[in-house]
Amino acid sequence: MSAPVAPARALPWDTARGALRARGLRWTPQRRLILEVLAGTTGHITGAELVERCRAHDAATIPSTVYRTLDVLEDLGYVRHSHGADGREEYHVLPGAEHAHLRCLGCGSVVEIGRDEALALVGGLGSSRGFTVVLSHVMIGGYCPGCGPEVS
Amino acid sequence: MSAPVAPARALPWDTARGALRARGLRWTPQRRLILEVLAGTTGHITGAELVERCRAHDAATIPSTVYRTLDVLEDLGYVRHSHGADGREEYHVLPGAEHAHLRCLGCGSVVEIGRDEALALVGGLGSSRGFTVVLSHVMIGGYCPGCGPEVS
DNA sequence: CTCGCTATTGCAAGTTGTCGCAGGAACGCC
DNA sequence: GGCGTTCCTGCGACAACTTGCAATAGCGAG
Ligand SMILES: [Mn+2]
Ligand SMILES: [Mn+2]
Ligand SMILES: [Zn+2]
Ligand SMILES: [Zn+2]
Repeated sequence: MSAPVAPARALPWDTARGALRARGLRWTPQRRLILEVLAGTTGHITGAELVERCRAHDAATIPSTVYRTLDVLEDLGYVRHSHGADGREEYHVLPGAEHAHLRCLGCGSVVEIGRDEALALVGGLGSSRGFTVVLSHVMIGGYCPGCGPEVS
Repeated sequence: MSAPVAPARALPWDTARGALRARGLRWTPQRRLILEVLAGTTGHITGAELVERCRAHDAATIPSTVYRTLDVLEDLGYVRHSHGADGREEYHVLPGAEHAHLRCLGCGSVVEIGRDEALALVGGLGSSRGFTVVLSHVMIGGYCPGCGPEVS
């Protein structure tokens, strides 16, 4: 019944049911499906993509339920969202290394820059302005080498 | 007929018609109204707000025309857009100092940081990664002095 | 002034979310 | 196993854009 061998690293998803119940929230089939899909995802996923993937398993999936569940999961720390170049939501599936984003306004590509490199750039705002930077919410837009500076 | 006294600083809006025609684009009543409203705006305005204000002058204003005109004006350099905390569009009416944004995840306040200060932070990405930063699309999230680091 | 090319508009439908509401479903407690 | 509380879900309406298409209307040429 129980998994005999632990995976390389313990997935936090297994704790979701308990985390929900501990807050007086409920474990429902819809939430279970959403968690399952997220557990099989690495990196980023948009709300619309998640709806799509859930529909592949259960055609009756309702968008508002998915979006509300994402809100709950963000409160619990299972995902974290940001907004893409077009303003659409983009969820980071945790756990993942803390990182900032470089987004190309031309081709839409996203490059993640690690904690150290990112802090070297914007960490100074802490001393200069008393502003505590949260790396996952650092988004730097511009043009990648391939797209180059806009000819304008 | 003509304004006898030039305003404190020449508005670039007067050049819009010529800028459009120079590109083979057309000067229409709809575009003229949108330009007039923008000329009377300082700072930020969302697409929806612009539609609203245009409707105050001409109830027949169509959203898609406004959004398409904003795209054209952005190409011409009259406005520049970014995305607010909720991902919605936010247009910066130019001329205005080029700047990046610092957004507090606690209270939602937004502080603009000037071109020089911003470039000192992220401009180095040009040489280190060949990435041409566009300041209006630089969003740095974190906590302002008033909100402090999250207790978490 | 008239004509023709084609940019632009208005409209309708689609996308991505958000919100209020009423019925249904978890869950703790007998 | 039954009950009641309260959370959730499904649904419909709405907000903010976006896109395709056919008809209209700028604008330069003649
Ligand atoms: Mn990322
Ligand atoms: Mn600004
Ligand atoms: Zn690119
Ligand atoms: Zn704050």
